[in-house]
Amino acid sequence: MPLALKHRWNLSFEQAARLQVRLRSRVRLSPPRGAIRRVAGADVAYDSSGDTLVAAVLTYRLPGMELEEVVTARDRVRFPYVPGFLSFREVPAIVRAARRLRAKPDLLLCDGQGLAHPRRFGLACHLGLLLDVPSIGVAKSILVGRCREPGFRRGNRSRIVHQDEVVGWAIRTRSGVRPVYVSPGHRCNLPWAARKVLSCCRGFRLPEPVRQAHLEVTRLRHRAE
DNA sequence: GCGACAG
DNA sequence: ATCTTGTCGC
Repeated sequence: MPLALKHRWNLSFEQAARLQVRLRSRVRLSPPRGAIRRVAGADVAYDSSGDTLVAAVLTYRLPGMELEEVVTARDRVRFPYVPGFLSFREVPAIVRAARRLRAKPDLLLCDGQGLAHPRRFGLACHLGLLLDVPSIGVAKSILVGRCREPGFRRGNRSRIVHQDEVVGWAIRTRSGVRPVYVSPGHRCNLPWAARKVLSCCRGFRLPEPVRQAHLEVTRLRHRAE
């Protein structure tokens, strides 16, 4: 899969923040019209020394959720972890892996925030924009904003509000389990994103593509230490 | 200045 | 994220 947009990565925090603001204007919020037949999940892991990261992107066919492709890539860590700048640390490796996909996915589920970000440009937005693929941020905790505890049952949700804006939803993807924090990445809106995340869950808290991507990078990390 | 803070 | 064992609950 070719990337639709490219830019340099060795930036100062100030330059990175300015880039986020500039790229934010390119994010689109209209959801895809047709059915989603191929959904991807991406995740990253670090080796114990912390200077290498491994990324994996897995694609599945819908509606049956059959595994189609598994691509991976290794890369050197080039950016520190600073809240609000996670994509500058993880996206390069994920892009390296994604470029090896033979077939472009119709949707990409990312481990992190989308619009629920201080400058409305989380990892999911960044990745969706560079690859020009509809994307959704599925985070395990909140970066910015506040929300009430959603109801106990699967499907229950509550708004994540930041600076008087609804930037995402806390969604119970499985009854009685901690919610996930969903926000649009690129080329989709919140209701559509929430529906897709719920439909991609297979009995676990995290949607299957991201859950399996996480297992994959964890295996890769152990296999090389 | 004091906390909060995706992975 | 990573460092780490057992343990409570369905």
